[in-house]
Amino acid sequence: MSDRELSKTYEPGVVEDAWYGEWEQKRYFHAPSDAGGRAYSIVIPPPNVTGSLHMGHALNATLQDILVRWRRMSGDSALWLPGTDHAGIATQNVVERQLAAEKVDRHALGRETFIGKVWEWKKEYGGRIIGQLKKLGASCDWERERFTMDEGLSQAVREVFVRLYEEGLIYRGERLINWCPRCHTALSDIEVEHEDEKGKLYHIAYPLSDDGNIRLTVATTRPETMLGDTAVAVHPLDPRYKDLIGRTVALPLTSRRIPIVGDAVLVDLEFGTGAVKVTPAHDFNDYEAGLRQTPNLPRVRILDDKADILPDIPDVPAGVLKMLAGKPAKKARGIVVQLLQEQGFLVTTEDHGHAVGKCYRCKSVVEPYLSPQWFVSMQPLAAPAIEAVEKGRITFVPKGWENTYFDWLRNIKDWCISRQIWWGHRIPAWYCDDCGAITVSREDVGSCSSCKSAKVRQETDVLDTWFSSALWPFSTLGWPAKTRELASYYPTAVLVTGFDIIFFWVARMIMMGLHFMKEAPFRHVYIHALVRDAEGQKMSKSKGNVIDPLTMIEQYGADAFRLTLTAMAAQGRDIKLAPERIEGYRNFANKLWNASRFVFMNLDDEFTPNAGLLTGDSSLADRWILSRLQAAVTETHNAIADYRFNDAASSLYHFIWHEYCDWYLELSKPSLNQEKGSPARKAAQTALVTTLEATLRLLHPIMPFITEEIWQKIPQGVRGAGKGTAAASIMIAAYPQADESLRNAGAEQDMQMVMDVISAIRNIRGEMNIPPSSQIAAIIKVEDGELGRHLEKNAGYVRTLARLAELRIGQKEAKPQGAAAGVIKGAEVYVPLEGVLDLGQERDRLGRELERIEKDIALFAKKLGNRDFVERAPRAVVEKDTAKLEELKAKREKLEQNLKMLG
RNA sequence: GGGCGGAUAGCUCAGCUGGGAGAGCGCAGCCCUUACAAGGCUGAUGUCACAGGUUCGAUCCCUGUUCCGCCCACCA
Repeated sequence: MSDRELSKTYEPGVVEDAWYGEWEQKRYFHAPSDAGGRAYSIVIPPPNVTGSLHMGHALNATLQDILVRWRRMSGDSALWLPGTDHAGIATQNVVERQLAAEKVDRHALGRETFIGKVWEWKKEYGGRIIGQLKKLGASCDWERERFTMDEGLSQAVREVFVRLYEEGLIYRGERLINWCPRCHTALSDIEVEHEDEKGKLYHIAYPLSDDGNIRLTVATTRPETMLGDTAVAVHPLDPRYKDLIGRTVALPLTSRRIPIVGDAVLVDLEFGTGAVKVTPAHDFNDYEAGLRQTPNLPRVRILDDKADILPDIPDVPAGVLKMLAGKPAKKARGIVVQLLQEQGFLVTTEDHGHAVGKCYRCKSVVEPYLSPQWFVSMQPLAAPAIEAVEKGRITFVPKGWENTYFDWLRNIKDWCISRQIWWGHRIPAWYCDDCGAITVSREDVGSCSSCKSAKVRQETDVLDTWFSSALWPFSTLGWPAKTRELASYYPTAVLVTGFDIIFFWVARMIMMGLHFMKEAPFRHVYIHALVRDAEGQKMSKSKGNVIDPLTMIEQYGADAFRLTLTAMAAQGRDIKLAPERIEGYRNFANKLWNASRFVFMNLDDEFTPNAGLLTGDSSLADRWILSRLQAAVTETHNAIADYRFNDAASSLYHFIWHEYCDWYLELSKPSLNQEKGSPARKAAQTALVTTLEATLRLLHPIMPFITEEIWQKIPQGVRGAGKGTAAASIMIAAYPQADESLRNAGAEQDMQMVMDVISAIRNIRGEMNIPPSSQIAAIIKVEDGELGRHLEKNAGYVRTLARLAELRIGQKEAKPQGAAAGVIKGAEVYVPLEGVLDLGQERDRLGRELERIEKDIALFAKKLGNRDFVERAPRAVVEKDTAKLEELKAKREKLEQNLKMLG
C-alpha cells in the first residue's frame, strides 16, 4: 500500500484537528515582530468573552482567514491579531446571573470580590470562543492574543483617557442620559434600541382657573411623569392657546403651579391637544425645552436609579406620595391614571403606537435620567474621521456604507462613556473630599492634586466597553510604547466586520486611530453580510437566538462550512443559511478528494514530473487544462483582491468540478491507459498532478484542511512547482501566479470542438434512451479537411468519452439510413441506430432542436436587421453576432435536411 | 419623518462597468462505466415585481408604484 493512497471518502473530523495542531505547533500562524516591509495585518473584531461562535463570527472569521492565508502564501508577513473583548455589561450580567442562581447578590460580595469572580469566570469560560475559532481553521497569531482588560491594553486605555481629559475632550457633567434600571447604569445613545409598542395617549386636564372650571388639556403617553412637570408648552402661534402663554396652571395631584410657555420646537399643532406637559428630568425633548424656557426652574426628578418613584418629590402631598413612593414607574402609571380619573382630571384615553427605548443588553425599558456622567466631546474627533473617508484614505466595501457612516458622524452627539457597573476599566479620576477637585492621572493617586489632601476617592464608574475597543488596532500592537509591531503592522490592511457595529466600533476606531496615531487604522473596511435567523431577525448574543456553527462543522466539516459561507458572501446582501446548501459543498470536498485519489492511483511509484510542463508529448487535453488553470488562477486572485469572495468560490468550484473533474480526468484516461513510461502517459501524469497541486494551493485559503491533507501526498518534486521551494506545508507554500506561457487560446478552441462533438453524441444517447453499456458507432461529417484532421487526431477522446465502438470522420461521410443526427459548428454527427431507433422520437427531438434554433435565429436576425444596431453598436459585438447568426443558419439547414430524411 | 437594501427557475440565491438569462438543491429519463451513487450523462422549467422613460438594444441606467426587510430620528 502506497503512502499516497487515500481512503474512499473524505473524513474531515480526523484530518482537521490533526492539521490544526501541526500548524500551530510549527508556528505557521506567527508573524514576525519586524515585517521587513512586507506587512499585511488584520485585527479581529474581538468577540465578547461571554460569546460563543455564531454564524456572524464564523462568516467574519472565514473571510479574514481567507485574506490572511492568501497574503501569507503570497509572501507577506501576514499578521492576524486575535483577542477578546471584556464586554462590560454583558459579562457582568452573565456572572450576576450565575451568582443569583446561588442566591448571591454582587453587593453582598463587594466590588473587589465580585471582580475576582468575574476573572475566575473569564478564566474558566472565556476561552471557549477561541477554541471554536480554531475549529474553524482560523490562522490567528495566538501568541499575540490580547484581551481588552489585560495589562497592556488597560495602560493604553488610561493613557487615552488622561490625554483626552487634558485636551479638554473628556469632561464630566450632569446631563440627561439613558438609564437602564436593570443593568443599573447609564448607556450611550446607540446602546438604546427603539421598538414600536402599542401604548395609550392620555388626555389630562390641568386646571387654569382657581375654581378649576377652565382647564388646559395635555396629551401624554407617560402620565406617571406628570409629577415632575415644570411647565406646559403650547405652540406660540396656536390661536387656541397663544394668549395663555405666561399664565400658570395647577398641576393635578400636587400643590404645584407651573407656567404655560410657548415653544415652537416642542409642540406640534397637529398632534394630541396641542398642549404638551414639560418634564425636563425624564424626557430628552423636555430637557432641551426646559433649558430654553425655564432655565432657572429646578428640574423636578421623580425617579431614582431603579426607576422607582422617589419618596420626596417637591409639592406632592404626602397622601399621594404614600401611594406611589418606591413603586416602579410602570406600576406608578396605573396608580396615577386611577387617581386622575377619580379626581376628574382624566379627559380621555386613546390607543397610540410609539417607539420605546430599550437596553441593548437586557431589553429593559430605558429611562431618561438626570445624573452626573463622563462624556467625550465628539465633534473635534469626528471631523477628521469624516475627512479620512471623504478623501479616500479609507474606503468602505461596498461603498454604500460610507453614507451611513457620514450621516452618523455629521450628527454625532457627545459620547457618554461612564458606566455604573464594576466590570471594566475603572475611570482614572479621583475626587477630593476636602476641596472637591478632580484629579485625573495615569498612575493611581494618594492625594489631591489641588489641595494635597489625602482624602481622595477614585471614581467608582467604569468606562464603556467600546472605549477600549476603539483603541484595538494600536493598543494590541503595544501602544503607547513604540514597538516594532506597531511600526510594522499599523495601519492594518483591512477591517472585516458587519454593518451593525459601524457606529459602535468602526467609526470610533477611525476617530481614535487618527487622533492618537495620526493615521487611519485601516485602509479598507469590508462590510460583510449579516447572518439573520429564520425570522429575519438579527442574531445577537443577548437575544439568545444564535445557531451554533460547530454543529455544522461537525456534520459537514469545517472546509465545507467555510466554502458555503464564502460562496454566499456576495456583497451587500444578507445571508439566510440552509443546511442543504452546506451539504452541496460537502459533496464538493468529497469530489476533490476522489479526484485526488484518481490522480494518485495513476501515478507510477517512480513517478517524477517532466521538467517542463509542456513537452512535445503533451496532448490537447493537457494543454487545455493547463490553460484553463491559468484562467482560474487569475480569476481567483482578482476576486479575493476585490473582496468578491463568492466569485472566488464559484470560480474554483466550477474549475475543479466541471473542468478538471468532469472533463480533464476523463480526457486523460486514453493517455493514462498507455503503457508505463510512455511519453504520452508521462505528459498526462504531469499535467494531472501539476494542475491538482496548483489548484490545492489556489483553494487553500478557503478550504485549508482538505487541501493540506491532499497536498501532503503529492510527490515532493511537484509541490510548489515553478517556485523551486518545497515547503513543509501548503500553508506556507507559494500562492499560484498565472503563467501566461501556459495560456493557450488555440488549445481551448480546439478542445471546445472536441467537447462539442462528445456532447452531441451524448445528447443523442440521452434523448434516445440508449444505455451507456450498449456499444454504438458515430459518423462525423465535417465541413473542411482541416477540421477532419483535427478531429481524427483527437478521436481517442471522442471514442472514450462518448463510449463508441466505432468512429468515422470525413468530409464525404453521409447520413446512414436510420441514424440520429446532431449538428454542431462545422460538422454533423450521426449515430446509426438500426433496429433501435424510434423514428417518431427522433423526429420530435430534431423538431425541438430546430424550434430552439429558429427562436435564436429570429432574435439575431431582428437585431442585425436593425440598421441602428449595426451602425452604433461596437464592431466586435456586431461581428460576433453576425458570425453566430451564420452558424445558426447553417445548423438550421442541416437539421431541416435531417428532418426531411426522416420523412 | 428621513435614508438604505431587496423583489430573477418549485426552493435558496449568483448575475462586475447595459449586447444571446446562471448555480446549487429539487424534478424527469438513462446509468453502480474500476476516482467519486456525497456520483455520471441527458433533459424540462423563468412576461428577470408592476408601469413609464432613456437607448439601436434594458434583468442591468432614470422616474414612479406595490410588496418585503433594515438603519436612523426628540413628535408628546
